[in-house]
Amino acid sequence: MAEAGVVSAEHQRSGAKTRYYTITELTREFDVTTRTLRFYEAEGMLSPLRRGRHRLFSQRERTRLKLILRGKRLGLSLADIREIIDMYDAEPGEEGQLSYLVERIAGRRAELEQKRNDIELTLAELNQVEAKCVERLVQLEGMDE
Amino acid sequence: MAEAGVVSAEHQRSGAKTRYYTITELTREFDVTTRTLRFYEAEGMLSPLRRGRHRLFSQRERTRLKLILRGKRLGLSLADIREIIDMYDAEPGEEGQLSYLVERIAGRRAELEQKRNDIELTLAELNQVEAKCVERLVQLEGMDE
DNA sequence: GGATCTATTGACGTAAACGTAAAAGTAAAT
DNA sequence: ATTTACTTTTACGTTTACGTCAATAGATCC
Repeated sequence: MAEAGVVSAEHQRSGAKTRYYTITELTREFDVTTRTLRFYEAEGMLSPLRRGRHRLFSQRERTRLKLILRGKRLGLSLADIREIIDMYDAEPGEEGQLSYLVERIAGRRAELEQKRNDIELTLAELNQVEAKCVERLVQLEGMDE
Repeated sequence: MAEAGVVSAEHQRSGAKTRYYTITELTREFDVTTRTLRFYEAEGMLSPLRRGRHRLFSQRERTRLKLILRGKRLGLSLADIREIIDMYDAEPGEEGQLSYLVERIAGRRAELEQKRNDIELTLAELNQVEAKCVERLVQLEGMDE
């Protein structure tokens, strides 16, 4: 098997070597398929380098992948996720851009807080159901003594 | 327009009238389409009564709809939502059933806690981005004085 | 007693997010 | 130099969760 990619990178600030990941390394680490990673690339959410035809994923790409998967766990669409990630590396533009960004952040925050609230409710309900189950189980246990 | 359905229900414990909802009433209240409600019914997630060919949604169905929509907001699939709702009105069965239910609850709980955690992380990041924006905005404001 | 709502049952269409299979390139190991 | 193990591109297929007609049927209003 191809060794984990460690590539020298003189162009980088520190003399440290930059770690690169092959596609299968990432699929193993994050339990996704190659198809998924290529799909994300086709959608412009990842932009791995190429060594010949092969893909090389940098730390940055790996981080972006993490963010994508976190978004997926939250049930966000790729479009939503893209918007959020884009916020992270938005350049400090002019005033209009900035206040528009602040607005969008407020929207996303509201959305997330709603989700958090929904989660609390559901957790509370599940706790109730479980309490009843345990109660009933204790009851049953008392019976066959 | 047909009036909001209030139907006498002698079979119910109290002498109180049971409120029924038409399909369009629900679509308006919850901002979904009739197609969606019929789809949920076809999937067995809702079971409205019939008056002739028309559907009548009871409080119970309305509550189930609420639960479904809450699940959707959390990004759960209908299959997942069904499982959770089914937990709510699971009958206190035998021991095997009960402990299996407790297990599944634990699983769902873990899932939800993961989501909650993901939300906290994302909120924290958004706050950071916003802070930078505001900082930059204040800076810009100071410039045109 | 038409016209107008409102609702119902098909039935085909669609967008998102990949799955899956085929054919071919490439690199490391024997 | 050939297996062997990966990888790549291409392209059609699939599932979920509805959207979007179209045709029909009661109900209601004038």
